[in-house]
Amino acid sequence: MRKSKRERQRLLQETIRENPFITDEELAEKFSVSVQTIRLDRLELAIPELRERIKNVARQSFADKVRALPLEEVIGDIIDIEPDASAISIFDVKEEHVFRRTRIARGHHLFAQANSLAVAVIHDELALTAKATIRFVRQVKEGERVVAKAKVAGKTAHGRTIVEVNSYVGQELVFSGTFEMYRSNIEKKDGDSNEHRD
Amino acid sequence: MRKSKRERQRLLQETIRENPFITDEELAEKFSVSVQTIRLDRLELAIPELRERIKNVARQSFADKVRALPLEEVIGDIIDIEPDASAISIFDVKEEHVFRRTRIARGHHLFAQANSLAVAVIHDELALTAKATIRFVRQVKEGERVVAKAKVAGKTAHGRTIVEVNSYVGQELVFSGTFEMYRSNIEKKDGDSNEHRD
DNA sequence: CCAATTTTATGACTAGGTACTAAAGGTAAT
DNA sequence: ATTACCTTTAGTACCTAGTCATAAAATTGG
Repeated sequence: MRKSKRERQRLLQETIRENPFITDEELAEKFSVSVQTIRLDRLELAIPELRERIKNVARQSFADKVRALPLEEVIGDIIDIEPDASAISIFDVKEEHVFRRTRIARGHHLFAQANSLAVAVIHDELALTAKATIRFVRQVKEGERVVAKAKVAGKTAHGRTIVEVNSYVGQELVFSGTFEMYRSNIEKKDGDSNEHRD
Repeated sequence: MRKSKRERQRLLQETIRENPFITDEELAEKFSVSVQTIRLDRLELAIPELRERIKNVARQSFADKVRALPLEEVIGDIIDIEPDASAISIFDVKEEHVFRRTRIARGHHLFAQANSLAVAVIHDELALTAKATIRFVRQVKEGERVVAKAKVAGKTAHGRTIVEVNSYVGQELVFSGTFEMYRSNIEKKDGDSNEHRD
């Protein structure tokens, strides 16, 4: 038995949502109606034609791609930097950064922001984190804006650079970390190679 | 001056690669040749027509979407777990995890794997990282497989759980960390709330 | 200058539509 | 039963962004 118009349109929407690559002809066959009926349905439901649908999917992924990988390169937007001295970045906590249930930001995103900033503040071709001690002072929730402030605090005996990073939401400290950074161009002292990372 | 055929075709490939949404007509105008010439070029270079190109972009993003967000929830595949005792996960270092220039994995991905595992091994509704001390022992390169092993090592006076995580590439230790985890259901002792995170 | 290459033009055809008009089919109320 | 209305189907003209094939024109190298 052929479904009612209402039911058919409901299923039509669902079908197209989960497979935007389906043509009107295929839909007509699926619902045992004419192609014209499908077109009337799409018109009423304001569902664009196949080609437009595909273009939309493509456009979205293209836009995503632009901010997908580059965004990985540095976590958070660096808004101020004084090489080998200090730097500031901001990071907006969005849906994809939190635990679904609690809406609390996953720690590694805060770590990533701080770590990225520690790498960036080092004025060197190759800066890698060798060690880090970090402290998550309070939870950060979805929608909050985290401001990370990095300060170069000195050097170790091995020629590593110590970077202190404190992250705030408003006036509140939410994260603090001490990063021991390996660098390739060491002005004074020497430093062996092993033990390092980004 | 109009470019030579070779040069035009080189630019054509580049143009289409960075903007697959361009039509033959627009290309013809851009290179000051006829539409037919563009079509001959595409034929020679085996570049599909606009609609096919768009469809390809859309198809790819459709496939990507399936593994995009779920992958964020836990970094690395957990292959073994004994709640409140130990756990093992593997993580394959791909292009998107490394510095472009050096092909060395960015530290926060190794941290994320270890941190995810530390959260997972805690048999609790709400487990958050409060503190961590980590050490990047050697660089990890693109293509390497990192095996992280977490072991619950004890408790602090505040009722926090200590988790030791060591990550290996083959037999080599590449990362090691000590995580102090906050948990909501504390069997014995009490623990205040602040200072925590995933 | 001539031959070969390259470019342009033209016509016929395609998929997957839009937009519009017109005709049926079914149902419900009068 | 007839009218009225909604729904469905059919058909036509037109659109975009192409394909394929053929032929003529323009350009270039030797």
